[in-house]
Amino acid sequence: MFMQREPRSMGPSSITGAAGYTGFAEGLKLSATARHREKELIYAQGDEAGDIFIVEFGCVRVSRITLEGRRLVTGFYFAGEVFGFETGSERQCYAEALEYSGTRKFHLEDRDLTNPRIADMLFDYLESTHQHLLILGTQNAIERVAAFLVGIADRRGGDGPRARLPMSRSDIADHLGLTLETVSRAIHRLQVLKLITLVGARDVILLDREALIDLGA
Amino acid sequence: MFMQREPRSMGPSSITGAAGYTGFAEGLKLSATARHREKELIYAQGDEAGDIFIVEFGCVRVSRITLEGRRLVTGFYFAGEVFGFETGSERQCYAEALEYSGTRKFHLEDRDLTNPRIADMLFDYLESTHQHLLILGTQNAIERVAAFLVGIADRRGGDGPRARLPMSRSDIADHLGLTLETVSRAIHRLQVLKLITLVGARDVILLDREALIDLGA
DNA sequence: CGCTCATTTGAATCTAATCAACTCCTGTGG
DNA sequence: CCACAGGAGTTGATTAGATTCAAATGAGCG
Repeated sequence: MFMQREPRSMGPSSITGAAGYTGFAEGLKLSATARHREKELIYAQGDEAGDIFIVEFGCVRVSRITLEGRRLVTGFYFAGEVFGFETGSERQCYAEALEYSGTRKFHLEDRDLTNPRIADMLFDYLESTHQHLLILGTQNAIERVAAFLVGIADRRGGDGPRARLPMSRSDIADHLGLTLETVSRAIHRLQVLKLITLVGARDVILLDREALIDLGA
Repeated sequence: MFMQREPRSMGPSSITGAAGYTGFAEGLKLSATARHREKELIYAQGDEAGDIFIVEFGCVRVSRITLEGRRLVTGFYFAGEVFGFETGSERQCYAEALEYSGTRKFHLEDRDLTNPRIADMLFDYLESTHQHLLILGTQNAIERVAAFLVGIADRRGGDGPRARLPMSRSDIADHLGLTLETVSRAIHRLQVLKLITLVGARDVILLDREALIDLGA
């Protein structure tokens, strides 16, 4: 299995809730790298909140289950990105490794945002949440999927218009407020429109990034 | 960690993006009250960000327009609630008074969150954004409208199960990712279900708050 | 190679959007 | 006081888009 291990992902945060940083570690007491097997739970709903995580390699999915049992995937996080912000003392979300992944964490004491680095991370997270909200509030299926793919590709940095999708169609669907079948059909339509090419089910090549952005922005 | 520093004036923040506070003014250099006529613009898309507003009386609507010209109403803010957080240096959203309203503001210097009161406001705002996201990501029309009405009624505090809606059906629709006709029909269905009563078009009485929460939570 | 699970594809159904007409409310002016 | 105008809201008919249910295909893994 090919494991992507990018040095860093920069770029503005995207719809999947990323906050990319270089040099984020300065001034933060980071834990040693914890390694997680595929599907391993990193934290659970109900856990005590307060730890913030940084992805070293791999990909993490953060989700939340509603009272009716429906799932919202709040974000996917790649190398260099930060996840784990919560507003209460108990976690409402849970996080899992989508593939073999490494994370480091630091403790956020009592909502202490005096460290401007942490404040920036929180603002970036807020921005990605706004972007996600805009997509769920205003876009249709094909627009959502287009925006999602552009967001993923942008964050994977230097490797051009190609991106691997470590998440399933069902994960994408629950992130975009759609069903997995609708996601599959939207991807198919994007191929017919010659805006993307699929290589297998989990690799996409963006053929016309501008058109995708026009659709999804 | 993440403990509340201070009792809130109202329940947990709701889907409309409210952060209600008593005594919020302590330690903040608030401006004098600015008064706004109905429909008056409080700030515009493109304005310099950095000021945070507190509603003294009335109601404020915050919205954002997408490139395609679609509108997302990110929140409605009532007396005691805080709005105006943005992630960049330029505002992406614009704010308008829905009725004769008063606001006071303070300046947030360069994302400075060292004041724990401001950090709390930001966390509350993040929580309301999460709630909004959950609704747009997982709920259908009648559930969205039920959740919206409960949220409004909860925030209007002491005046029992009755709430005035200073916003139009179209505003509600753009907040919930629906059309105004769908909102109107959902309200009608909630009446038929005997969960609410309408008094005119802009006043609702919640008859069965539990059932509404079951629908919308 | 064969199993399992993810994905795709198809058909039917259903929800919400769209387009259109009509009602209601409110404010204005004769 | 009543008539009228204009905007907001409701209601109806139709359409479009996404969901649901079901089956077939494909990919990865032992």
